[in-house]
Amino acid sequence: MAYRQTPAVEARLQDNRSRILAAARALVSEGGWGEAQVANVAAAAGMATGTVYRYFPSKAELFAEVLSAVSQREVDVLAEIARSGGPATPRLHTAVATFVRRAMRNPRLAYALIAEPCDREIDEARLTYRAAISEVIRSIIESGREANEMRTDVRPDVAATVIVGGFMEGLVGPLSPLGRQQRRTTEAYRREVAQLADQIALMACASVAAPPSNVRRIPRRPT
Amino acid sequence: MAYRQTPAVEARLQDNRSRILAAARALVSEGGWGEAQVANVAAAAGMATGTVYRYFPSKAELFAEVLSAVSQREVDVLAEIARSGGPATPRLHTAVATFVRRAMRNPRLAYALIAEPCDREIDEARLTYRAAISEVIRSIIESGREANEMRTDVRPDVAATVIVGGFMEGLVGPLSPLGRQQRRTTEAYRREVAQLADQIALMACASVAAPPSNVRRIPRRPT
DNA sequence: ACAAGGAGTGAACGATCATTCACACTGCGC
DNA sequence: GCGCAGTGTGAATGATCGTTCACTCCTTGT
Repeated sequence: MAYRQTPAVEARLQDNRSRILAAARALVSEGGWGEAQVANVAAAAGMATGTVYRYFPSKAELFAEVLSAVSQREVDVLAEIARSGGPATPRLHTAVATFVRRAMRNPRLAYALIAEPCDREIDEARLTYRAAISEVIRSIIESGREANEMRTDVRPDVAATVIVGGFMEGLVGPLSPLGRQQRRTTEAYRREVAQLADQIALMACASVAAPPSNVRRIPRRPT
Repeated sequence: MAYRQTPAVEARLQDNRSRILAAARALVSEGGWGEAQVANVAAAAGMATGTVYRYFPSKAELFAEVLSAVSQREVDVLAEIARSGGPATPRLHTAVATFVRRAMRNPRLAYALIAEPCDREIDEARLTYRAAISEVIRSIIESGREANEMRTDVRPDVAATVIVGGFMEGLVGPLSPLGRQQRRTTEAYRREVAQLADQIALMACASVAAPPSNVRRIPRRPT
């Protein structure tokens, strides 16, 4: 054999792979799924179209990995919040508000990953992560129930799904600051986002809060 | 002039147009947007592809009209509920639960019209009707505020958007009965749907209910 | 140097569909 | 019956993109 995978080569391969992913992500982040074409990715990564296919078997798998990387990070952040101590209600509030705030840091990307029409295959990866987020929310609700903070007359999985749908829509819906792409860095924009995040989080908490009668009946101490 | 639009001809034209719309709707209702191809529509309506273009300028306009017809009906139903008398909270509950129950009568169609990935142009018509639904919900919230039934610390339009997102997701989300297409007519299925609708509606109401403290603290009269 | 074989290339291919258009057909008034 | 003009036709067109592959270019061990 006159050829072997030396570290140098392997490093280059890794680098190419990363460049492809980075280029793909950048394209989605700027132009949404419309720009997300293999030829564009190759051009942005400074290589030929065919080369992309040395690293990814198909467009769908490439972009699924992009989506996966971004989404997993968000799931991790939420899971961390869910795991932190204290009563469930503030944890839920923080989780929702944090998600909204983080998403608003890159609205175009968030829109593409959450709501923009796209290929069925990419869409499926999307569902996976939406389910993962829903699962984290469910776990918070579950713990809130155990502590008697939260209502028991709705199934936790249903409640989680509804909450996730609610904040996703609040995030990308027509009245969200998403439309006004301009002054994304101004103080006014930041305040607006913070306020929106807080309101959405408030509603999420209220939608699963135990009715007062419940709370009164069982006075308890935090764990 | 050796030709004029006789009533007989006009009737046939109208009929063709209706047949196209019906065929298009049926296709979406069975196979979603994947089946929604102009050639398929023509075949289902028993005519040639080109004929469809005598009645609709483009695929997008054709399907936008399909979506419009179905959605407008739902908006009307919700508006009727919103307009009915009584306190706002039960009206909100009824509106949400009714929407969910009605959508469940044709889950495949509902999924396509609400959530399935589709062309940008069709998607825009979708947004219009989602906004219309949101508007109806907002009006209920608004009246609930005036009657001091509902919280005043979230913007009504934000609240409406979040609620709409919540029930849409609850409707088409992974845990909805949408997946199990089978026994759509059994009693068990019907009960399941009714229960889901009720739970989603309960959450919607809770998310905008006035906290007890508010009601006590700020007894104010409507403007 | 050199051969072996992996990596890079990008023009060409092919699949999918919306859309068109030259032509045939049909109902109409004369 | 005759010819006009609206209507129906469906094969052909064209545009878009994902994917391929015959070829060249490198890297590496001898």
